[in-house]
Amino acid sequence: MSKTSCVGRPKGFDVDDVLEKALAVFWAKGYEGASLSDLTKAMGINKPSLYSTFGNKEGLFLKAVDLYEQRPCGYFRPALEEATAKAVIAAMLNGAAQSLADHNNPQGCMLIQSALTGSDDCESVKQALISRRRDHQNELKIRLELAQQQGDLTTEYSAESLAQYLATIIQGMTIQATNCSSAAELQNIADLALSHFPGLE
Amino acid sequence: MSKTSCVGRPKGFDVDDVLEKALAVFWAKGYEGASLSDLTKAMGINKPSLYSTFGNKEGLFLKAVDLYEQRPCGYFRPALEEATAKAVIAAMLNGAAQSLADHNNPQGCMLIQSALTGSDDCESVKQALISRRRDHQNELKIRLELAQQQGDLTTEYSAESLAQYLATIIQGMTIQATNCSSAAELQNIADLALSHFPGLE
DNA sequence: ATTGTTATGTACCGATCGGTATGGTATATA
DNA sequence: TATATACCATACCGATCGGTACATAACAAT
Repeated sequence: MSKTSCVGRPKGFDVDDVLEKALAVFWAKGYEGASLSDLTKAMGINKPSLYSTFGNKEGLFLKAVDLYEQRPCGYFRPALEEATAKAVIAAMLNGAAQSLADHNNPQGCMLIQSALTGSDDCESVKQALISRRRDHQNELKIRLELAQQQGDLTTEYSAESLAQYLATIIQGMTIQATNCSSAAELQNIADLALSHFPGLE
Repeated sequence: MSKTSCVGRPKGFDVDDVLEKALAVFWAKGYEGASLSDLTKAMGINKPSLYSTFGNKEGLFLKAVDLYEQRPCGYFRPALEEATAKAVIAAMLNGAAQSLADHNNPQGCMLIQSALTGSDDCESVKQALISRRRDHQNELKIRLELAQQQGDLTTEYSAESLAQYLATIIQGMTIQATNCSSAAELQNIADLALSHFPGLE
């Protein structure tokens, strides 16, 4: 509810509120699987309100992705702040296990499952999500490079390789989460990955 | 081209041929992303021919999945036949890396990406794919149990855990493949996973 | 109270969705 | 050659897709 608009009829809804509802729909059904009537129903607003506020379906989706990266997927950036490579990797794996097992959320990871494939129309959305995934992997790489400089990660493998390897495991965990894997199973995967992660000590 | 039908006008196309074309479309665009006009155009047949031969879109998709499991994803079952746990796991990881890097095929794994999410209409397809994934993981578990009995895999971890762990890594690799990862990168992930796999020696 | 501005609800747009009815065509049997 | 059978092409079905025109309602400024 931005306070700047002071003329005309005020909005009958809270922008952040309805965006969160939209996020839940996109997360569960994907970009193309979520229809405008799914979205407007969940958001409690009508199409003209949606379009005037968010531009179009793709604009709404991208704003929902922004919100996603702040909220449920929120273990990522704090994990980067951990003191050592091992702590970073542990925080990533445990954070993913816990976040993916949280049944208050839809199953799986929105950045992965909402547009892995689709019609030609959603090519730009697909690419946007690929970019986000690669950006995350790159942030992780930079953190692991720092760890190598600081000496708490061996230089036997490149930071790039290890970042990609960890990203692979976490992405695999998100698929497992869509396969109805239990919280214990996800945590077990995280434990196995951490205890056998290359380059730690 | 079944030889049993001997009366009436013969089909103007080869069933296996057009099924392969349909597979390529579903693989690249997903179940819902592939429209009937995409499919009929690629298959070179018209809708009534498609429906009389395959029932409906879902029937066509499921037959395409059957074909997929025989063809490009074909490293899976041979890998199970390898002599030792290490050889099985190596064949899985290397097979996945090579198969996913093959640019003659669409990117990624059809079993994963063609219906991770979607509208309510595709719930049964989603479940069918989840079942296939879990079946594969279960076959792998059974093979690793055998390896434990034969003594070439430690019993420190359950076969179930290790099967799930390997499945997770391979599934993660399929996501990496959709992120435009190179063949070398995929092979590097496979190498890292194999050299640090739990329970081998 | 009037005016200007913005939001809302409804009804609608062309396009496309998955799926089918129909009529003509090609083949095998008789 | 006559007939039955199955395939093919076209045109169509109702439903839904993403997106919008338009009239009305609710507010701020004057």
